[in-house]
Formats: sequence, C-alpha cells, structure tokens
Amino acid sequence: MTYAKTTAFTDEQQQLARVAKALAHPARVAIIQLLASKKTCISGDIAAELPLSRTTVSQHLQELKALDLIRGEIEGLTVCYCLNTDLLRQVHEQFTSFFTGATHTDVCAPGSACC
Amino acid sequence: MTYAKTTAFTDEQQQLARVAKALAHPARVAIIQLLASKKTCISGDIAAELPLSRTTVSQHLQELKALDLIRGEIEGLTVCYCLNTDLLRQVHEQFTSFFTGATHTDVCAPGSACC
DNA sequence: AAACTATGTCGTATATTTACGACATACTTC
DNA sequence: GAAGTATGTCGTAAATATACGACATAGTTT
Repeated sequence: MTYAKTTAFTDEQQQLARVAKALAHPARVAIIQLLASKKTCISGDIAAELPLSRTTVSQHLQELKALDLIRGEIEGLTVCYCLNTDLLRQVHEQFTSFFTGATHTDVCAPGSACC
Repeated sequence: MTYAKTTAFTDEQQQLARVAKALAHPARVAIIQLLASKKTCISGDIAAELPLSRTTVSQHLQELKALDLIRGEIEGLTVCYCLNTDLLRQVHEQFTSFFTGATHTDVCAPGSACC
C-alpha cells in the first residue's frame, strides 16, 4: 500500500454491504419470503421447508437476527420468528437511493458520451 | 436430511442472492458509486481511490464484470470501465419487488396479529 | 526494438462462510 | 420428575472470499 488513499470505506458503504451480505444466500432470501408469506409467525417449520438441515437453518436465522432483520420471541415451546418490517423498509430505501445514484441519466455508461 | 423438502431454491432466490453477494463488500459498493460519480469512464484510477491494492481492486472489478454489472472496454493503453445501467435498473426492480413482498401490510411482524 | 505504462493473471496465505452431527437447554405433558 | 419436543450451541470439515506480491501481457512512445 502506497500511502494516502482513503483510509477506509464510508459508513454508508459498509452498511449497505452488510445488509447485502445478509441477502447473499438463497436460504436467507427464502427465509424472509417464507416469513412474509405466513400470516402467523412460524418457527422450526422453516427448516422443514428448506433443503438444509435444521442446524444450518438455525445458523442462517441467527445471521438475520444479528442484523435485526428478523426477530424471534420464545412462545412456550416454540419460537416465533417475525420480520422487522420497519427495518426492511429502511433497508429498501437505502438500496433504492444506491441504485438511483448508480442509474441517474448522466452516468458513465455504455452508450453515454464517454464510451 | 429427512426426505421431502424443497429440493432446491428458486431461480429468483438464487438470482437475488447472486446480485446481493456482488454488493456484499464495501469495495464493490464503492466501485459502483465511483463509476457513477465520474462523467468520464475511468480505469486504474479506481485502485488509487480505494484502500486496497491494485490486485485486489482488479479482483473486485472482475467479480462485478462477471455479473455484467459493469463493463470494461480496452481503450488503447487503459481500460474504460462503465456501469451497465440497464442491468442495474433491472436489479433495482428485483430488489424492490423483493422488499415490497417482505413489507406489505398483512405480513407476519412484531405488532401484527400473530406476535 | 527498448523502455515505459496500464492492466490482468498466478500462486498463495489467511479469514470467513457454509453445512451438519452431536450435545445442551428449556419448556410441556404425562 | 421422567419422557418427549422444540430449539439453540459447539466442534469441526470443507468451500469460498479476501488480499497481495510477483510475474505476464499488451499497447505506447521514443
């Protein structure tokens, strides 16, 4: 490494990357869709609907929970997992503003002046 | 593994995860923002603006290129990298429809009937 | 064609992710 | 309280991602 450069990435970039990483596995995408499709919160049924072991699913659930994208509350013997829809909406906005910035009209792109 | 279950994840889930993975590192987020902020297409200057070695940046560029999110055309001695804005717009829509599905009103969530 | 410049590729070390069985915990029901 | 059920945690193996120096390639300029 030479010397100057940016010392690090911005918080915004790191935050977006963190959330993107949470969605970077089909199992986690599937879990979110599953929770969104259920009227009632489900628990271990999640594992039954995915082509993965219960242990692995649990691990994916923990990752989503670590980012607070989902929440789990113990309900007697089972655990009720729910989407944190407020946060998901926020995240949606983050992505939207990122993509909007990347696709605005006078951006460097094939077809524009520079290429 | 017991027996029934879904044998695999849907194409949609895999596609979303694939793109999310591309955004799952701050360097790649930064690269896209950098390309979006330049009027003219840049090349190796990218590495100069990131806290990473040229080799590593090149690796990240290849990953983005592999998904066709960016394109690079050799322009004499330098390479002109550009955003594939059309694809980025498509990806934006994919994310939007995913988030919309996950945040529609009667979803299982804290505060809703089920929790 | 020799020296220079801009990039990509290879080899490799280290860190992180993914996946799962076995075990631990904790509540429920008999 | 013993047996059963639902879930989380630990240990660990294998795959993938991250990072970078050294080398290769290819165009430019003299």
